[in-house]
Amino acid sequence: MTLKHEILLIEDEKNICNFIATTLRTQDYKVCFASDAANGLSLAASGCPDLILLDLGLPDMDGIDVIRSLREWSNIPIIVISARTQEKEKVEALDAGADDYITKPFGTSELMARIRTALRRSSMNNAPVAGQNRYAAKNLIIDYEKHVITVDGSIVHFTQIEYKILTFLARNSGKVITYDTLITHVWGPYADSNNRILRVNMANIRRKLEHNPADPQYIFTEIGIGYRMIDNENG
Amino acid sequence: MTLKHEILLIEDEKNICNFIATTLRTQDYKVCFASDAANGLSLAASGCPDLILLDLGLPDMDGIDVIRSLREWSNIPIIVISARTQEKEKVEALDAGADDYITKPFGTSELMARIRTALRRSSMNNAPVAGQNRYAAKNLIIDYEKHVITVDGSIVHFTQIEYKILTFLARNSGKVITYDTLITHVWGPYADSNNRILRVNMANIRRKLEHNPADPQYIFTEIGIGYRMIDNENG
DNA sequence: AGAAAACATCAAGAAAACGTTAAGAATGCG
DNA sequence: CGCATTCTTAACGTTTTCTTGATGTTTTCT
Repeated sequence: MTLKHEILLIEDEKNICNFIATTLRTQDYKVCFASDAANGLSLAASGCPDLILLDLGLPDMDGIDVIRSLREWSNIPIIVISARTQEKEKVEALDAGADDYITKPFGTSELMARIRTALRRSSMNNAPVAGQNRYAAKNLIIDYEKHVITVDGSIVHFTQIEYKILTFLARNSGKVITYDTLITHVWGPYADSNNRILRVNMANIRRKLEHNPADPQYIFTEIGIGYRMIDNENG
Repeated sequence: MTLKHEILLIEDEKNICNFIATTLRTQDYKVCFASDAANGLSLAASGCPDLILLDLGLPDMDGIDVIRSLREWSNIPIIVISARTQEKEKVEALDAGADDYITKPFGTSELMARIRTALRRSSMNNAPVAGQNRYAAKNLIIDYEKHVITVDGSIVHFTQIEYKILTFLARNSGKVITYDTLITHVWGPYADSNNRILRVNMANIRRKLEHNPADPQYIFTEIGIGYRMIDNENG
């Protein structure tokens, strides 16, 4: 199915926690936990989940403040789960930045549907959150969001492996990337560390990219070490 | 002091309609009405509201179909208001593309908070996608509102599934859309992620669309990733 | 300069991904 | 119920991509 979304569950009641986690896992989500606000906040920051399920009744901190705290730096969708049915609570949570509010007891399938809805919406944003979503240098443009590469004004097609190599170098432009690092990134940790496969791919990449592959303008070879791509001009 | 948001209310019961409209106006929203689905859909297209409040129990059309119909060409936030409390209804509406679901009777302040939440989220999108209701490139024209596709000057018929695939690609023209994304959009979140069904449909689409399907001019295959449609010429 | 190491390029077979056709199943309609 | 359209599945041929081996070129080192 679609690539696994990671969901952070902040909830102190063990039973509910286990129940929700199990349900989520059967739906092919990756789940991580926190049983109090402090851990929740730090996990949200370090783990970069795709969605947060937040119980308002945490022991160490007011739920509304948890939301505010998250919203100071992040747009990750937050769905509040709460036993409090009072309207005032809902309004406060939503205005603090929550995306949805479900009251216990709730149906599993409704929760799942609301999670899908929140994820769908957030994926539409394709928000330029952390990383740069565009690389440009000389006559080369890489649009990570569109997944399209332009050379001298026209779209050029790269195979999957070529695309991975190129974008990895572009994301780390200016730095020398070792053969091992590149191979591990593209073929995984168990791949043959011999770099001949990289050389073939690099030749193909350069044929599409460079006017004269023997005198490259975009990707340079650092003999014995790896490859280095010229700096991004997009700050 | 924010600029007035326009809200389209599609609801057949006069009392509720008046009540909500009055409440919205006191909160400084601009409100427009429709008492059935047909009027609602055409007002949504012509008026370009910022948010839609939709009652599922309309006389002339199934509510879920109204959502689907809207989602064919628009990302305007939709909040469903319904008397039906059954979970199945909620899941269907949310999976069809609704952004939220409130059951009657509901508190006014909760409704207002959910509206604020939906508007806040949609404004984050910088909304480049929402407006356009027409796609044109080379000799292809897609009129989302009329639901009509023209190739080389004559109207060509596409089946429902073909239409969905085509319009989704068109609305995201220029981007590579992954097989998974397309499948989820057309067949829902539970569909088989194998792309063979997409391949068959794409062959059929291309037969109707391209002069030479083996050398496509409108929809390009990005092997291993997905499909990409040529940019919209309508800005 | 000469040898060795490292890299670039070319070509060919194997594997994977895609396009296309056709047939049965499901759906909708008179 | 029977017909027509649409949807899905299976099968097969074609194209593209991936990997490996062979060969040529550049760089490095002695």
